[in-house]
Amino acid sequence: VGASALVTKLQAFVDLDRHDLAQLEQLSRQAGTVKAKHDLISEGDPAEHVHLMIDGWAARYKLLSNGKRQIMAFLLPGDFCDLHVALLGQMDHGIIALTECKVAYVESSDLDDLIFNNDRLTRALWWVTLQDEAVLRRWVVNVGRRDAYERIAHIFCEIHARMTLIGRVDDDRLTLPLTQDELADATGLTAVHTNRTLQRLRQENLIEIGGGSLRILDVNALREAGGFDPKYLHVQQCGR
Amino acid sequence: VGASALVTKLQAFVDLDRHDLAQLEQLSRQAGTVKAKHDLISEGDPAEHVHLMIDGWAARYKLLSNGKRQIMAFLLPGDFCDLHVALLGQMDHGIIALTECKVAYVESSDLDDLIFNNDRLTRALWWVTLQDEAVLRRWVVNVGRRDAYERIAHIFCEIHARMTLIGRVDDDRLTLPLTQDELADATGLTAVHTNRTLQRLRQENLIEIGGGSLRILDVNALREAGGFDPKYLHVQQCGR
DNA sequence: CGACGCATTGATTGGATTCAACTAAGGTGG
DNA sequence: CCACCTTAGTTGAATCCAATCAATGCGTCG
Repeated sequence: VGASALVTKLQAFVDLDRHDLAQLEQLSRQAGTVKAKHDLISEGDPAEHVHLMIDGWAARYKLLSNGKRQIMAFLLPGDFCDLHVALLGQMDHGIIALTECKVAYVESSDLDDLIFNNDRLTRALWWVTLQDEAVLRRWVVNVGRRDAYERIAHIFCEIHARMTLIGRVDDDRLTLPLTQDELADATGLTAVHTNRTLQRLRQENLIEIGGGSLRILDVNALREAGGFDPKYLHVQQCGR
Repeated sequence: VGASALVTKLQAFVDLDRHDLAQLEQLSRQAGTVKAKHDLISEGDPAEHVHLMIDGWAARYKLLSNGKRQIMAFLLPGDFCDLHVALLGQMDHGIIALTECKVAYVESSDLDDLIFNNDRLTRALWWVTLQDEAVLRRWVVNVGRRDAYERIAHIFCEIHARMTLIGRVDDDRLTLPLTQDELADATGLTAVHTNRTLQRLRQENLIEIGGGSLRILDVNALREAGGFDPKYLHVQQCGR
């Protein structure tokens, strides 16, 4: 059950048989826990094994010399933190646990097994990589050309879509363990401005947020507000 | 000679033998030309073959409903436009030729051959993918947490580093066929503000720019100004 | 209880946008 | 060959979105 979020996600793309499932389960043999607000991987860390999120939220971030921080991705259950880092010498950015996280430490050799011997899973992992890249591109658009209101709306839509993909949304309600500070660092805003923008979204009855959870009251309206187009996640059109 | 920029780039990472070179040369068998300001690939285009830049500049971009445009990457000779798009149904963004471009149309089967039969080249292509992703992450940081002055300085450093990698920099001087509009769309600024920022960089004797070329007068000072750290391109530490 | 993290609010400042005009360079056609 | 038009770059002035500075509320945990 360690890799269940990953399995759920992959099944949106391909049908997995018993053997695939067993092989995926193998990956999370070795797992550990990282406390909230602690680095899961730090900048400069050597690439030892690949990290797979089992449970909890983490963030890919970069610290600037002027003290500012930019979050470049939120990592949810089923996400790989550093899928291909095996090729590289060291991390050029850090990953911090936003909540307590359960993480699997995947041996590179296990991944190699999977990539060389299982075409279906290889394709599925490629798809995951593509999706991560597509999300990253959207983030550039988000911080580059959208105002605060659109940015927050868009990021909520993305989280909603991704959480849906791993089966963690119920009635448009989901766990959202982000502080306004963290949300600000992901959207390129200040915490103060993020706060005011959240208030506006609440006021307009688009969302309910607080106490570690988010409820989207009007998905279509929120997507409209954020200029969100779900097709970049490539869920629909990928045949089974 | 079609794939020469790609070859130069890959050789920063691995040593290629005669056979590798021949195989790379194969890729650019079929090539064509795209006029400046024309779409090389449009949003929504089906994935037919993979596009490899041979010569010229292009940009990966996204148009928003409000008419704004965000450029998410500059594509230089040796860059793949859509390396893995074969898996996906259609493009979720467009690619426009900024100058007249020479482009190779690579058959997916040729790529498969290469990936399944040549470990060294496979690793090298992975490395290219990783580098593209690392650049993308820096762009998020750039537009998210840097001011106009830092953004422009940083992007010039990146271009300088990448052009160096394909052997197109001479005495810190390089061809830069970007309009201020395009630069603005890449940095998330307006053309007007980009213009004023360029003037400041000139005034401070960091760069000479104009007439389609850029000269960096003080590389270290420009890197300092942009908070640029070349290590994310993973050139140095990747053993041969 | 006091300290700390997080959310909220007000007042002020400033970086960047917007709108608009104008120059310079290049290409085209009559 | 010059009048015309387009494209790119530059400049000024007014405006605005978001940042900054600052203070307060509020709950939790040691």
